[in-house]
Amino acid sequence: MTEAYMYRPVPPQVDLPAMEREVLAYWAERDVFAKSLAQSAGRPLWVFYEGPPTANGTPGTHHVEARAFKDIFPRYRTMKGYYVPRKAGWDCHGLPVELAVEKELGFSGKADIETYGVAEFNERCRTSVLEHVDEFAAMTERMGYWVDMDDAYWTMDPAYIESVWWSLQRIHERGLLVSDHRVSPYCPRCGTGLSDHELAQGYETIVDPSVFVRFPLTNGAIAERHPGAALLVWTTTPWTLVSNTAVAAKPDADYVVARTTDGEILVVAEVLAEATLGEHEVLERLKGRDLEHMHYERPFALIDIPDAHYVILADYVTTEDGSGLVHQAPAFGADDMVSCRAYGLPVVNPITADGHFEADIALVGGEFFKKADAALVKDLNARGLLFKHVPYEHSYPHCWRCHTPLMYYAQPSWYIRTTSIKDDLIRENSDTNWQPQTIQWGRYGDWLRNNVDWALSRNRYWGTPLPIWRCDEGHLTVIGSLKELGELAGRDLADLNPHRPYVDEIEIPCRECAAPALRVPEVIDCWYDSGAMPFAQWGYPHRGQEQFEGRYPADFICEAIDQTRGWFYTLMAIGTLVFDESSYKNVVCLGHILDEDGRKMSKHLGNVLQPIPLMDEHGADAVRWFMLASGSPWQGRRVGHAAIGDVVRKTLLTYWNTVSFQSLYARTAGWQPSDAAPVPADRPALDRWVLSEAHQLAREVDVALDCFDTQRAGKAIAAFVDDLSNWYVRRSRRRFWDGDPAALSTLHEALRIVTLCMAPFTPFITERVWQDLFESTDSGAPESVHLASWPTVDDALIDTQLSEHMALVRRLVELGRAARASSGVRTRQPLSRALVGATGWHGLPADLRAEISAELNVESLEGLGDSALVHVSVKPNFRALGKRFGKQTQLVATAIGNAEPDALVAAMRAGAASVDAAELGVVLLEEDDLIITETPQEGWAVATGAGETVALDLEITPALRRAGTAREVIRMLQESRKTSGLDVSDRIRVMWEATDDDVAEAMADHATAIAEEVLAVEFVQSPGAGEPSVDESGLRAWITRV
RNA sequence: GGGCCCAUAGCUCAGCUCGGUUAGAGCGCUUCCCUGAUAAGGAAGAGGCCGGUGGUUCAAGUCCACCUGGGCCCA
Repeated sequence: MTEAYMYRPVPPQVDLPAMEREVLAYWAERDVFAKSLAQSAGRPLWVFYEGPPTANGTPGTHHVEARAFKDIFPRYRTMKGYYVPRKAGWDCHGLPVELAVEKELGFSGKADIETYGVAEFNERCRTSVLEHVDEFAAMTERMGYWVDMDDAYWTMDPAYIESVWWSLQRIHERGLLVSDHRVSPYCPRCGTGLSDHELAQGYETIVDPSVFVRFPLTNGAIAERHPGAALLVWTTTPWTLVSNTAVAAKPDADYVVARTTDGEILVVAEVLAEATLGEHEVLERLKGRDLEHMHYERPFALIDIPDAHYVILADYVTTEDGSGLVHQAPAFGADDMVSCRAYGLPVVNPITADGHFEADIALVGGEFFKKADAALVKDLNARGLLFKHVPYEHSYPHCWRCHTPLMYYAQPSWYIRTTSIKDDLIRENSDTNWQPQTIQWGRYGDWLRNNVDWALSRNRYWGTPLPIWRCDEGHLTVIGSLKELGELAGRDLADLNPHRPYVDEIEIPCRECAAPALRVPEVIDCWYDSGAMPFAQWGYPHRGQEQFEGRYPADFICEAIDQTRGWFYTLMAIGTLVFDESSYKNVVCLGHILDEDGRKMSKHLGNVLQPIPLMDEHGADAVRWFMLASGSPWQGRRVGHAAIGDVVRKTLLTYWNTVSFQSLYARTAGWQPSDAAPVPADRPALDRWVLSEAHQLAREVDVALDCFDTQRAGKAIAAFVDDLSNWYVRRSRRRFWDGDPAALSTLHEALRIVTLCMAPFTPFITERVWQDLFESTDSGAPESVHLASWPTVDDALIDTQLSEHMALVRRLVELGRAARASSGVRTRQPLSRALVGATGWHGLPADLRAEISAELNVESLEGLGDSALVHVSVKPNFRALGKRFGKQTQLVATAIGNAEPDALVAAMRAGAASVDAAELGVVLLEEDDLIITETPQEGWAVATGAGETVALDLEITPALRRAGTAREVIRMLQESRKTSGLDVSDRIRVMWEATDDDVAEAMADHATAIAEEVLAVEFVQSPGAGEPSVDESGLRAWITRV
């Protein structure tokens, strides 16, 4: 026996977080991740793209969620024989970074930045990005996420920016990069427009003043017929009334001229008259188109808006809300802009870029746009124009970072015409595999179908500068690299920092007219940066061509559901724009993490779970397992200590203790995995069963992970771990005490398979087990479980009939335990026999029947049908009957219910059962049509379920009683052994004395068996020295190690 | 207003794809049992008009429609 091929000792108690730190040290020391990559290099590629986190935020538990998924599939694929490079990335640009720096410097807007200096400001942004990288790295390492952070891509790197430039140049060449004036959501605080996917992040429910305002008519048929009549106009943005240019009506909707109970005459949509006016008299009905060109008196005459203020027609007007007459301010609404332009109306904008009314306007001059509402409403009221004023709760877009209410605002902007590739996007989406599937044509598909052009530019500082140079003539030159820029500028710019302000200083001659051209001032939406990562991470095409080719598109990406309009979209859009092919094939879309009460985690509520303390408390494996396999990862889930602690107790520790058990008894027996053992076919049924289950597990987990279904895989693993510990080991303990090679060998193999299946889920504990049980006992085993291959499934070892038999055995044992409990006779008291009634009983092999009798502690089992004492009841099996009889099912069921059960069952056993089912006549029944329940008639403890019965014979003979007493004594002595800290193989001397004659008799009767069971070399009826163990019968026993 | 998701035990959730007559698990509670690996395991009990209404069907937690409440996303 060589110590080298023995298991290492595995203590039954384990401090999981401490164990994990040891494993981390082991991986670092042996450089296991690098080895895993090196070992698999050259195999078929399986391409993973890392979505870059914004590095200037702190890592949260939701990052652990996404990263658990980003880790498991690459690990699994690596085990399956693929090469899975994992390049980390950092999202560096964007408003959040600028805001953090502004806050740090105490700035309140763009003017402060200009004064401070863009170069210094951007330098601070660069530093700020790096601030939390260490925290991310620590969390990433702690959770066991293997990703190459040493070779990460940074979206602020010049090479990355050049790559982005190149792609924009391509898009421009396709004619899809355009400048346009458009009304778009605009953050007055940040001084920039927001893209639609940014807009998506910032809706907040707020209460706005909603006002119904009288616009008195000044000409037209209605004014003539009803002097003093006014249009009733509804708006939730009183501040835009200053810019009122027109009123829109729906051409084919019905409107009424109505007199209210107060006698005033108002025009509203007919269906809204009741709601807005209350009781009223209809004076006239007309169509919306009849209102066209009627002039009215505008609510405020504060600014000059020439040739305006009449009713126009627009189809988008609805009669579902308000009054059916919509106030128009073309500078502040996309729809307004379109409809007013059709009438040649002017676009007048009295609001400056910082969101304030121009200073020289009466009443509201210098006021922040939204704050002007109150004064304006007050003024309307004073002038008798306000008809109604009700608070209106609705969701209104806010800036996703600074929470300032946005305004819709006409401004020049750069767009990518994604609407012109909409069909291509839909085509690419149809070839994409979504997990869960509902996203594909649900949330994401809808987004594509309603695609709008991508508002790309931002009037900011810290971002990828838009590579467009423009001369005074307005000619555009789009640049694809620093080299190209240098050639045009006539000097070497290879080392130019491509950020603002340096790049702004480069002047080139216009390609068209040779006049001096300067860069346009905008930077781009940072979502474009991250969406460009498939090629920009390599600096393609200027560098990294080899890496890029063959790694496009990705086989797998994963983020949470908020990215449907974020990264999932920008990746697909840019891929389709630049390569006419989406950049990913499979995408896993996770639900959000919620707190224990189901609320979103936020700093406001103080319910944020910090990831590292969480992992230090429960262990990273437990947190990972929770994320991967607990509940439905694609739905919102509640995370809390209780749920994670559950994972530890139920799954991880059960697994660990099985390992510890195996190590303990194998070492005690001096057994080594290389020792000879019978071939599986020659091993006991329990062994064959657990091996069959293990191989089925490996297949099931493989299939589930192949479909990206970690929940299904996790359930299968957890069920197997439970079976292994609480059935296989429980039933086989005696064989382990004896060092049976078949049992040890079986458990070794079962643990090997489940360890490999679990390795991608819980990389720490499986690594430790690999070291202790496998690496230490097999010179051919890889030095890490993460360098091992996926287990090979041996179909020859899968025995589904055995699985069914064992399931029956376990159901019968369950019934037997219930019968025991109801009888009040404890399990340690042997009983002479049990009767079993079950359909599969006769097909159950003797060795499996023996498992039942041993587990229930009964000496013999008999089939119930063989006994004369049986009472039979019969129920219809609707599942079978329904298939055959359809509408007549009830007739047959009733007939079965009315039949005499004994006769029916006897006939069935004889092979020809039938019932008289009323108008159906006599119907022949098949075995499957009946659920037969047999119960003994009297004097038995019975338990029944699903047509199966176990009945215990409760007669206890004196011999049985003595055997029971002996079991009690054994139990007591074992307990003493345990409490006195003896090793499982220590031999002992037992001295005992009994005050009860029955006990003494039982002791004498079973002395040899008891002594053998408790490893006593001496078993003497005589008082010993010291403190004895005492049981309830008054038996005193002294044990000492020999 | 639209789209998607959700609603089952005190709490957290399975089950619904493919309908079958006693609806499960875990946590918590009560009472037992088992235990020479276990921080485990097992049995019993209390706790459910499976959100509501209607429909399809011999049969609905499961399929369909509508409604109510909640979440997310968008107008």
